[in-house]
Amino acid sequence: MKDLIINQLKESLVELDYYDTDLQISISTPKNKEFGDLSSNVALLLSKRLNKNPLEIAGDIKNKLDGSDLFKDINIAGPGFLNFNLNPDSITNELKEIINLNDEYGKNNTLKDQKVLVEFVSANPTGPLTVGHGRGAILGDTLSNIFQWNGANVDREYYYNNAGRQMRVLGESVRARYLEIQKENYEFPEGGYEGEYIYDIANDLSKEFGNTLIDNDTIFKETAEKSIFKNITNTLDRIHISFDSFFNENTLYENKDIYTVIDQLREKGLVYDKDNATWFHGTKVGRENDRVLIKSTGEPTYRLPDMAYHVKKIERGYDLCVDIFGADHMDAYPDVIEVVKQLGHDASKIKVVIHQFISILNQGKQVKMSTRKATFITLDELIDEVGSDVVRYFFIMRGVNSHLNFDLEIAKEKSEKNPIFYIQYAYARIMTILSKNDLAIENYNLSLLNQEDEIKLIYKLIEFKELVVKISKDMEPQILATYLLELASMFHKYYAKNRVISDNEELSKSRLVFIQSISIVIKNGLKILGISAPKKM
RNA sequence: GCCCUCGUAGCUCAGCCGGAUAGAGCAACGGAUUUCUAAUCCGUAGGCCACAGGUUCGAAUCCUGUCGAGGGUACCA
Repeated sequence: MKDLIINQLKESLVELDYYDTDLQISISTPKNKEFGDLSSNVALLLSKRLNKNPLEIAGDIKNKLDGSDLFKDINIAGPGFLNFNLNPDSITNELKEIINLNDEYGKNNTLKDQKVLVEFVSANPTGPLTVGHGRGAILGDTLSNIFQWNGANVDREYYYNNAGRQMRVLGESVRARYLEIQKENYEFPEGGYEGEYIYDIANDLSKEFGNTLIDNDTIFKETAEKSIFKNITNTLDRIHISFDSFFNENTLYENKDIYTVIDQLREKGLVYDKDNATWFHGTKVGRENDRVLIKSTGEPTYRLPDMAYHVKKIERGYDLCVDIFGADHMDAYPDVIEVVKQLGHDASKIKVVIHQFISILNQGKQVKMSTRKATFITLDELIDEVGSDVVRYFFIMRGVNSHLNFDLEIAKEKSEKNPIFYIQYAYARIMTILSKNDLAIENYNLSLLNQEDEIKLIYKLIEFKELVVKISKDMEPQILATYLLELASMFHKYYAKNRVISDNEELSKSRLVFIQSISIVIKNGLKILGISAPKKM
C-alpha cells in the first residue's frame, strides 16, 4: 500500500524534476486523524535541497497526484506535509487477501533461497538454564521464525563446549558430592559448582552403582554433561524451542580448524609470538588491542575457536549467520569478524545481535546470578510459575538494548494481567463471535466498513506485512509485540462500541469478514512469537 | 582510565536512521455489564524525555560535554 503511494510520488517527482536518487521518501501513519490516513514529509525534505518554499513544492506534487484514483483527496497542512485520504475501495480489498491467504498472510519472499544460520543459547552444559539465558533463547527463536516468514531456509544452532576447565570442575564437583553421599572422605573443588542439581546427579549415580564408582575418573563428568544437557533441552522444549544442530567446539580442535586459522593468519603477518603465547595482531588491522589466541600453556583462548567456528559457518554455505549474544560478548565479536574478513571471507554475512542483561530483583534487591554459586533462578522455575506464553512474551516485548529490571514476585503477581492475555483475549473474543455466526460469508460488501475506527483498523492490518519485512532487516522483534498489543487494543475498543452481528445482514457480513481478518493477523503474529492463540479463555 | 549500552509518568517500559498535541501497562481515583466473553471499555490525575550546550524551519530522537546505572577491558568464557 505504502509502496504504491511511494511509486506514485516518485513518478510525479521525476516529472517535476524534483527527484533525487538518494532521496528517502517516507510515508507514515499520522497519530492525529485530522492529518489524513497517511502522510508524507517529502516536500519538507525537498525544500532544503531545492532551496524552495515547501508549501510550493507540496502544491506542485498535489497537482500531479490529484488525478489518481488511489486517493479520495490530498491536503497540504502545516509547514508542508502532504496528507492523503485514500479511496476506501483501495484499502478494503486487502481484507480479501488476508482471508484468502489466512495462515500464509504476512509471509513473503524477500529472503527466498537464502540459507540462514541462527546461533543462540550456546550455554555450556554446566548447569540448568537461568532466566538470564531466557532472553537470548526467545530472541533467537523468534528471529528464526521471522526469517522463515521472509522465505529463508533457517537452521537453528547451539554451540557448546564440553571440554575445558569448567567441565572438569563440574565433574569434580559431582564426584565430591558422590563421595559425600558414600560417606567417604572428599574435598570440594576450588570454585566448584554448588547447586542442588549436583547432588541430584550424584544421588542417581549412588542409587544405580552404589559405592563402585569411587575410583572411576570419567563417569562423573560424562553423566553430569548428559544429565544437564537433557535438562537444558527439556527446558527449551517447554518454551517450544528446538535446534537443528548442536555444534561441539571440540570438533574445531579435532579437525585442526583452529590451527588452520593460526597458519593463515600467520601467513598474512597477523599473528606473532610474545611471552610464549601466540597473539593476534589486531592493532595492525584497526582493532584496539592485540589479543592472545594461544596461551603460554598451549591452550587456546575462547577467541580462537570462535574465529574458526565463524569461518566454518561461512564455508558451510550460509548466506546469513546471525549470532545472539549477551552484552558480555560485546568486546569479543569484532575481533572474530575482523579475522573472518582478513581470511578472505565475506564478513558482512555475519550479523551479531547483542542484548543487554536482565537484572533480577528479589524484594527490591539485585541478585547476582552465578551458575557456579547456584545463586540463580532457573528458566524452569519461571515457566512453572507463569507458563510458556508469558515467558515468551515477556522476553520479547522489550528492545534488545533495554536493561530490563525483572522482579520475579511482581512477574508472578502480574501474570493475570499480563499484556499477552490482552492480545489472546482479543483473539478469543473474535473466535467466539465467528463460532456463533451462521451467515455464509459470501457476497459481502466491504464498502460498508466506512467508520473511522474501521478504516484505522484496516490500516493497522495492512501494516503487518511491512512489519514482517522490517523486523527481519532491523532484527528487532519487540516491534511485533508492541504492534499486536496496539492491534488488540484497537479491536477491544471497537468491540465495546460496535456490534458485529446485528439485524443488518449486509453490515453483519462485512463486519464478520473484517473481524476474521483481524483474527488472522493476530494469530499469525502470535505464531511468529511462538505464542498460542486460544479460541476460548 | 578507555570502549559499548542505557537514563522518558510513582513503578516497568514503548517511541529514537529528526516531523504535527511524547504513549502503553501497572499502581491511584471516578464511571460503564437486560448485549457477540468485564481477562473489556470510558474518564480523571500524573512529564523540564537525567543535566548543560550545539546542529536547523523543526530535537525525546543527531553531535559534544557532565552526572548516574549495567556490561567489557589485552593469557577465564
